[in-house]
Amino acid sequence: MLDTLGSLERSHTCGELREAQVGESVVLMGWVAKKRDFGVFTFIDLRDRHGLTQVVVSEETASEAHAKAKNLRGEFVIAVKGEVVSRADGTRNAKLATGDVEIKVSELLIFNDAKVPPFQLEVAGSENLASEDTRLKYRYLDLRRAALQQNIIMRAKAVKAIREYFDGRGFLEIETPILLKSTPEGARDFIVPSRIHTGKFFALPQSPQILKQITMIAGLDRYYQIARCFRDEDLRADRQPEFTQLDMEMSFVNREQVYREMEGMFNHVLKLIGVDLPSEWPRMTYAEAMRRYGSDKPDLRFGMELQDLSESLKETDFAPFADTLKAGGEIKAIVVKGKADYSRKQTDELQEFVRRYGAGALAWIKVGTASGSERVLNSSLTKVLGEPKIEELASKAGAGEGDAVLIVAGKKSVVAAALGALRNEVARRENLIDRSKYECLIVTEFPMFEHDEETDTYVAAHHPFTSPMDEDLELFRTGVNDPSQHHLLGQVRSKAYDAVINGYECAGGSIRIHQQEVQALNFKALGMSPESARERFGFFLDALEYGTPPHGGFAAGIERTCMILCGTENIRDVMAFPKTASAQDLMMDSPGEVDESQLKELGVKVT
RNA sequence: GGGGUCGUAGUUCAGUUGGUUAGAACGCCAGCCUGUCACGUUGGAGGUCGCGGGUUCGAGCCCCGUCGGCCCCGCCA
Repeated sequence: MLDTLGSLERSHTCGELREAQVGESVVLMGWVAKKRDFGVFTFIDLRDRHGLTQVVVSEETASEAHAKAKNLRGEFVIAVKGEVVSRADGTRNAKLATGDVEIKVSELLIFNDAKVPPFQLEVAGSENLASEDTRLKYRYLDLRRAALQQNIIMRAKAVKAIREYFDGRGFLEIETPILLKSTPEGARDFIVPSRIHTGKFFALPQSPQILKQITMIAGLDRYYQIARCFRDEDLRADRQPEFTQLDMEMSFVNREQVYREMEGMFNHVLKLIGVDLPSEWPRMTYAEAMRRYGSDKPDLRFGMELQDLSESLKETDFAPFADTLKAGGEIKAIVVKGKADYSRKQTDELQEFVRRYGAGALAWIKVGTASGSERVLNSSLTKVLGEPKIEELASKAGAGEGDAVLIVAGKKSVVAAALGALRNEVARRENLIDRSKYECLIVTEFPMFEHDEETDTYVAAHHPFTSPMDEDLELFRTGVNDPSQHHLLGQVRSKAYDAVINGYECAGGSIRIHQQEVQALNFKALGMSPESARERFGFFLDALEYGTPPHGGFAAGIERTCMILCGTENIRDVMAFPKTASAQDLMMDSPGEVDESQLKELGVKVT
């Protein structure tokens, strides 16, 4: 027989009682985390989201409650009335915030029983936690674990801090619709059939990009929103089909003014974990980031910069290198300190790793020491390049005694991707990352276009409303209007930028095009006819013609920011109800089928 | 779309060159226990080895297919 709550009110949470409350009469409510039965008395660890408090039910002083406690099992929901008592010396628990006290129970209420959970919530040695799919199916149980609750709490704090920041800076929180129009461009849309307009569809926002720009045209001046976004693309450890971003836009601003808000917001949010970021973050152009780190989101918590060996190898007749250079590629390397003892197995593994990014091979030089102090060079290239050349390359790369040099040759994009990833991989393997450090960076001047080799076309590197750099405007005009100069588009830089913390792209944005003429040029550059541009973005092009102020903004990933705040590398750890890598919700078993009658009403047929 | 990896009790895992009745820990159930907090202790229950096919006298183990989890490449304006 279960008890009812009635008018009983809890007086404290399970995380707050201390020595100071000894003697007070209290009411706690929560879940049974653990029961330890000693016959004449029983200990219960009572849990809520605030913590754990030990309660004692004694046969001698509360026989009725003690008899009831016999029936308790894990995850039962109970209330205890009793007195806070100080624990005797030697029975205090230093591991518990409430460990100096316990509740001497006078009355026990059982509000609900519970089935035996399909997995253990807390296991000694957290590596024995049940597999993630089991926990996702019973997410409500997994969410009872303190570690996950702390993440959810941190996320709530982060969102609150973001609102605080923008509110304090005169920004208006404005909601934009979830039911939009599909603009087939970029990511795949999630589409929603319209019942009233049979055969027509809404699309869920990939981001509120156009709408926030329209709020600028509308004169709202400073907008922000905690916006849910949807992208029907394959998932990753840091990517989900629906996610949340802080979206902001402001009028009459240059890039530096947007950077200031980006820095200000992140600096405010990272205070939540006691991290002080510099008020002005370092800046680095995209070109420099790619050259030095092989990545547009370099992790600056460690060095190991890319070293260019192309110059030293321009005379080589070793075909793989010579061909690479002839084709406009490059040969670069990273130096791994103290790793001249890499085994063949290890370098093979790393070679396997870089091959994923399109690298043909991974060459290496190991600067070792023979018996005594004689310096010995060992390399996969000794036979083809000769000892003197190896010596030159090692010194060019900056390798000292005991170091390993890892070399990749190929197209610039491949070398950057392979070595950029290898740099992170090696740092992870060799534990080169100081987890207490937080290194931030603003990457600037992203290219306006990316070259698609298959079709020899230029596609927008950012969204198609990103403004080119003023300095590159002529280059842009020529590249668009003179077909023979089309390749110039590859050199046009944009006013797009990213905020990077610890190698995570936390935010990205740009100054937008606010003039119709430049916008039309951009659509042309992207291979869009005026007609198709009008069909897709007509309403927006119209809006641009009614007095658009110069404007720009950024969007920050809430989950990625929370991953940094929580120190996790998995996006599912900072979402209450995440989906699996195959975009399913194992708890509610979505996506699911719908009734034939629903489909009929919508005029939708499943083939 | 491609690659890697994993799938054995409720959970985490072990399981020998293919060989008798598939094990351990935790959890669960029942009893005992006056200070535990990874309680202790005695006893007990619990398995379609993801699923389907094949090879074999014999398959958890080998082969083929398939499903699912995780990670990566492509993709993510």
